Amino acid sequence: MNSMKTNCKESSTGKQITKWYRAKGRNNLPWRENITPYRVWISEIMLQQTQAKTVVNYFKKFISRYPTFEDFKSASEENVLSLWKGLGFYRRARNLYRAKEIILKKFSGKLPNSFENLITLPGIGKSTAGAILSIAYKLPYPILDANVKRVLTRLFFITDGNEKELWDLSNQILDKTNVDDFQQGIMDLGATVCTPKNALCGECPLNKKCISFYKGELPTVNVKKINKKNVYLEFEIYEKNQKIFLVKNNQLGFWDGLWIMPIAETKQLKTELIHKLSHRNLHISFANKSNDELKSEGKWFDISQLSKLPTPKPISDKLSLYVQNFL
DNA sequence: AAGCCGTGGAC
DNA sequence: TGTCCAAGGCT
Repeated sequence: MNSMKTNCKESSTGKQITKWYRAKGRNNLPWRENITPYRVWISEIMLQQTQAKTVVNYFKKFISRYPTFEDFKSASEENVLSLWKGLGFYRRARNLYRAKEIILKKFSGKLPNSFENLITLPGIGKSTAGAILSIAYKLPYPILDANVKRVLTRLFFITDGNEKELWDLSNQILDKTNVDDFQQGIMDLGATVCTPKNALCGECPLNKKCISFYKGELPTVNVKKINKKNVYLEFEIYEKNQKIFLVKNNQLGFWDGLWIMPIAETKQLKTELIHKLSHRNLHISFANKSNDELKSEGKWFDISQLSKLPTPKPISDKLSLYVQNFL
């Protein structure tokens, strides 16, 4: 067993992954064309905790609006949030805007190519910095995303979820001469072969080295149990002359910066629909109000503006119903 | 340092 | 149907 563990740390493992990637990796992902630091940055932020398939259309839309960093320079936070609409984890969008401003002020308008500078930017942590350095600048820095974590956990049969050990291993097996393809390869391996359920070990290029495959036992990767709280929200609908009144949210602790309808202070527990967030179940209801009751600070939006306005999913759904009724 | 942040794919 | 969980970072 020890010889096996030593065996898979050899640099040949990294090269096997690179080779596999070039033959069988996902070759239809838009951020893998015309690779530039800017495009890698945008895609890596979008891909945080978000499946590649979900990101594809958002990335295309973003890039078609802002093809290069030069085009992105003048974007407002509201512009970025609009392009993020429906993608979730909206702090990423606001951090992207903040990071852009810092790049303009402190880094001469160029995305840094050093680890130390990259991780000073909001939204870029150790793993995202590693991805940018590896894929955009071809510098050998480790990544530890969910895919890499799962592959390494199984390859080396790490049962205690030791993060430092996983980072060390990620660093050790790097194919330094082909870091860009290697990193995309190990992530593809985790996403398409070494999957959470029904792993395709028979197709894995590393199965002869994999301790878990040898043992016939795949260790489970950190399953966090979350206690979801129920939150009751009643949204007030104010409408006049084909306009809807909305407020910019900063009171909920989630959906920060998105436009929502004013929230009623009622304590009645009504549930028209349940919208599930990662940590809460929202019980949502709506109430039609008369405009003389309006006290919130906000803005009237014409129905023609609503589809592009950054609003959270359940609000977007409700608003689109309203727009349909006017047509 | 554990809890928080959104939405949807996959099964 | 419900459940798991995703190219994580921030506080």
